[in-house]
Amino acid sequence: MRSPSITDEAVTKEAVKSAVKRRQAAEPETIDAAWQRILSMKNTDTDAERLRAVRVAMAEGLIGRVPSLAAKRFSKAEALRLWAELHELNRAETLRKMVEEMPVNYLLITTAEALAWIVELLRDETIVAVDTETTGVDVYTDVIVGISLTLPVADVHVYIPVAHDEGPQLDRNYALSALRPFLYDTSIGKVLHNAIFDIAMFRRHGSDLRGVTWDTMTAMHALNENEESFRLKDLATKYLAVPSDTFDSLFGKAAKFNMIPLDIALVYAAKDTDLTWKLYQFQRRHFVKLPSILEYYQTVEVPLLYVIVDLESNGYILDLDFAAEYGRSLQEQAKRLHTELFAALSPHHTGDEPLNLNSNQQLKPALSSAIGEELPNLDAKKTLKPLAGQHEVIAKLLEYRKITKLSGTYIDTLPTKQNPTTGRWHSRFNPMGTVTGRFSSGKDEDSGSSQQFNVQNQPYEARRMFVAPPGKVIVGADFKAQEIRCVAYLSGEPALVEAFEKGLDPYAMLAVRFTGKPYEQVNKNPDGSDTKERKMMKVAWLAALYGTSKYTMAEQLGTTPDEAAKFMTELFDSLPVLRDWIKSNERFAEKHGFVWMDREQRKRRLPDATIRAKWGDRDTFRKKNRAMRQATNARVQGSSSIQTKVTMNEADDYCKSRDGWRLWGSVHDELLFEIPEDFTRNDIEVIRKLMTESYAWGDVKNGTDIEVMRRWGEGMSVDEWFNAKERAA
DNA sequence: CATAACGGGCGC
DNA sequence: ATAGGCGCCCGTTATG
Repeated sequence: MRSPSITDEAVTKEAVKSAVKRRQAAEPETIDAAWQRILSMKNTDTDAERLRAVRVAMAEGLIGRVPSLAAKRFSKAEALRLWAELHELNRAETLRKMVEEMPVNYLLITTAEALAWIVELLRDETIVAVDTETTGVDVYTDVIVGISLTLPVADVHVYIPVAHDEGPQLDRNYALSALRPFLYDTSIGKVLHNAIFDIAMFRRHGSDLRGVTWDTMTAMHALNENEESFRLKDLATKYLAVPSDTFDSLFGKAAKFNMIPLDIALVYAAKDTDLTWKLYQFQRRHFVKLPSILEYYQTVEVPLLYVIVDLESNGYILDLDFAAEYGRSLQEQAKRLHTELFAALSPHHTGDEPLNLNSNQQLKPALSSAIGEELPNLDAKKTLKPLAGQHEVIAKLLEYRKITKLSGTYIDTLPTKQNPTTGRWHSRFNPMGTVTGRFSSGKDEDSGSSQQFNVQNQPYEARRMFVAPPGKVIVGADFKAQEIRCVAYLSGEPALVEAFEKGLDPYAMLAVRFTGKPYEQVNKNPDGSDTKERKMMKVAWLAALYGTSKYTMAEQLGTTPDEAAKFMTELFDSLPVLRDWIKSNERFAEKHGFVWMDREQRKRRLPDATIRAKWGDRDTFRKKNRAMRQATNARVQGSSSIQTKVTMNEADDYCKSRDGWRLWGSVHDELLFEIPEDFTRNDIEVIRKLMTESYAWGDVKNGTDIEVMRRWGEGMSVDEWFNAKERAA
């Protein structure tokens, strides 16, 4: 029944609707026209791909429209429903074909005799591909349900189910102990795709996987950091011409491997190691031309895999009481600020819904109106901070944002990520997570609701939740001025080299070069703060390293772009060696399309560097300029990451020789150790040596600052620690 | 009700 | 010729 309050607008809408319907009835859209319309919509890549597949399948008569809908206009929604139908059809067909066409040397191992035979065959192998199938991706909670092996000499690919729901199979513990001579034999190499996961899974069941000599996933990063996808199936499809489907696309997201019938499990799992092995051979062929990268990969990146497993499995302890109390106080502050901001800004808000302070779309016009000035954006640093002194509402907004970010991303969220099995918090460290070779940290792809988190971007306030285990302390050691030392070494710039030779401040030394003033005058003010010269050099340093534009620099220095450009020109005139080095990095990238990290151990491929940009072509200019900036930055960042990784390997090795010593974390230019609280000054000296002597920048000395902590971020110097200890005694 | 893009913000 | 290099994650918004 119609409400009497119905508006004219609604009536008009109805009229338009029926008019459209009449027109459609008069001239039904052809299916080709419908496709034209749907494909020209703004579709996501996934949708576009699916739509094209549906169109082909319909043309081939594989699928068709539901008769009851045939009268209606063919919509994108209907097309995508057809895709689901097509996908199901393909899935069943793919599985049937996979089983039917399975190679004869794919073998299912379900008896003790068969396994004994495999163990016997393994003794003749020098390198074997290994993979585990599991119930999920939590390496501390999920379990192994099967093991696949590819034995290249014997030329067999086997799957050993150990915990599938159905079918005859061996017990997991029995299988693991039968395989133990192989798993523990370091003279038999193991090749895996994403070895960190499998090593951790074996450890989950009290077994090691020793002798891992290759990881096709991390090796692929070394071969091409720009690769679109590093998933085994994608790499096999692309480089081995073996079309491969992911588990999810074959079995659906909800399926677990233990639910898969053994005949299908065999063909899927054995194919995994088959592909891993083939990919390994493919990669070895390509590495022949890259001996320096190969050497680095095998001596640094491969041993590092075990270090990461140690690091991740050790995990963290969080002070939950502290987190709860802190979180409460943050929420109170947020609530108070929200009330005040809402009251101040609501009068300037137009719209039916109440103002949402988290919506910049709503906030920008409201805030602009409130301060009587049109804001270009709501960027805290660039736009809001400079106005905070004049407008209290902006100061409050900045505080509100800081607090909600802190509680939303860190203080309230982290406590929920405790692992149910270990009771600790486990981060993920991805050793090849960046294009330059640095670690990334955070959630794995394909592991939706896991407890993984990014440990590398924890702000000071959140770090305080992390506490040392009982009886231990956290010792943090950084590489002092790591990237500047790296540049001093790579460029040979005398001002920098001299600074580190004499143990002087590098920024002050740059300022001496530039201003001609004495060192003392440009280093620190009597109160310990930076002089304006030193501050300027810090900005200029980042500008040189990152290739900051004169516009951004002008903002940072509070000058005009012209003045900023002039400053940089004059600065570089006073540092000709550094200037020429940066130029040479750019010319090298332009010529070769890549740059080298230290000692040619890694490449950063920059294909855009070879673009010859035409005047007026904004897009190519942007790309070219970006590549020029990356050329120098990648060399510095990448070489520094090599130093960090080499040092991590050394540090982990050393920790194994000491009771209670463990690597606790790493944040780019910093290593953190967990050691017993009764450590000595000599122990600190050992850490200092690990940091400064594991990887040298030629003649440029390394430095380190060391801190002792009970709570992450709340550190004291080594002297303070021992002084306090002596006072207490 | 999913997915992806975006603005913004934390670390180095 | 305006976006400083490398990341990950949050809440909102667009989209069907």
